Amino acid sequence: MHQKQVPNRGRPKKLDRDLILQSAMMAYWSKGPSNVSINDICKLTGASKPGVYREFDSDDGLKKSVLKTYQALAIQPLIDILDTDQPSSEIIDAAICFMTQDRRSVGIPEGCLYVIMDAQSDQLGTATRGELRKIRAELLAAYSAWVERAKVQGQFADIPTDVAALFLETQHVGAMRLQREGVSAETVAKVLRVGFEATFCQT
Amino acid sequence: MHQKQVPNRGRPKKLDRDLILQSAMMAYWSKGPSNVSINDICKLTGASKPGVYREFDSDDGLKKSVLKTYQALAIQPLIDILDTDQPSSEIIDAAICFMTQDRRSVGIPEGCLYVIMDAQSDQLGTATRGELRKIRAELLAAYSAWVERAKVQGQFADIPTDVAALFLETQHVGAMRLQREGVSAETVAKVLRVGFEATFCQT
DNA sequence: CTTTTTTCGTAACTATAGGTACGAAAATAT
DNA sequence: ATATTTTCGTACCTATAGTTACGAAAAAAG
Repeated sequence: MHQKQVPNRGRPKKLDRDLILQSAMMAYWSKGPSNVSINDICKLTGASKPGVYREFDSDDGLKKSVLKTYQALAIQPLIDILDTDQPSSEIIDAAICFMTQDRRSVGIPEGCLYVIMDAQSDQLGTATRGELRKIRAELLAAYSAWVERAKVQGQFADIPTDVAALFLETQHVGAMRLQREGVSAETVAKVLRVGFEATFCQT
Repeated sequence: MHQKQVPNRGRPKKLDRDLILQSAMMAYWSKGPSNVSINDICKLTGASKPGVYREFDSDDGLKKSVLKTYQALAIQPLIDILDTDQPSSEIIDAAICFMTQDRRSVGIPEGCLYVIMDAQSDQLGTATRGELRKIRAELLAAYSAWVERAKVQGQFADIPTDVAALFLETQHVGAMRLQREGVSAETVAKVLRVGFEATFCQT
């Protein structure tokens, strides 16, 4: 990544990029992206509107950057769990635990910003939609790799890998949706377990 | 329902309620509800804006009425399939067939307007959200009833009924999402089959 | 000090959304 | 004809969205 290079001249920068990204992420996540305007973010962070546009170019650019931030925070950890070289049963446990962890104690909203944005992608710009596609590809790749590994070890049902990956992603997305609608963590965990254990043979 | 009663006086009504409901439904369904304004619907149907407000009170009222229309068209038939007193395997086949039927040949858009609206309910009014809750309750009731029937006949895995109903609804919602994102009908059908057959014991 | 460079933020602009005031129009009833 | 009732639609209103023009401010370089 490119850092700020030779910025020794000129008026010092006041705008706090990370503050904006964090604030916008939390606001999008809890209220939904289209219920949070650039104006809201300005009020929330004390930034000026032209400042935000200077930094992110457009609404689309901001949302794309926020989504990238979110991916590093909440998607990559899940991918890392799936990539682990553990028995499937332990990956299932870890994934369910991660998805259904108590949000309030960690101070993050219910649901998943990626899932929310994906469901509302008809209202997003091209840059954000591109980022969504990228994240989806990464997730499907992670699920596929897991399935392939399990197949080699004879731990997986006789299902085409691409179908299995879509099925597992569906469970993930569905769980985030249920969580957001107020279904209890235990219930969400039970629903997830039904889906995940349906495809993996018992060890 | 209340029909138009004793309207023998006054200027004859020109506004075509059904045309508006049909046009709005198709527009919401294909473009997403928040990409279709009242103005769009007026242009689409030739109705005047005050006419639309006279008939439906508000944007929220129109969306609620459209959702009711959609439920009669595309949700109730599914509920009827689930309510059928058939072996589970046949219900599964019929449900998958219904969900993955070729949309273009019937002239309807991909995906499910109920699922779309539910995913974007943070942008909808109270009336429409109420209708969404109602439909969801009906769907969950239908899934629950099916599960209970299958359990009596020993055709169902050992899963709490409420969890199973949420799981099955998740499969349904997920399939509509995949379909909307362009996944082929065959693949969607395969994913659905994995989910549905996971919970029902083979007959 | 003056110039150059960079960032600052007030105050606008444009487009479109949902929503309505109000007088005209079209029918029946008297 | 006149009065009554009902619906019509042009033209407007308000709010807010995303976006930007532009001159001031703050630093280093000459």
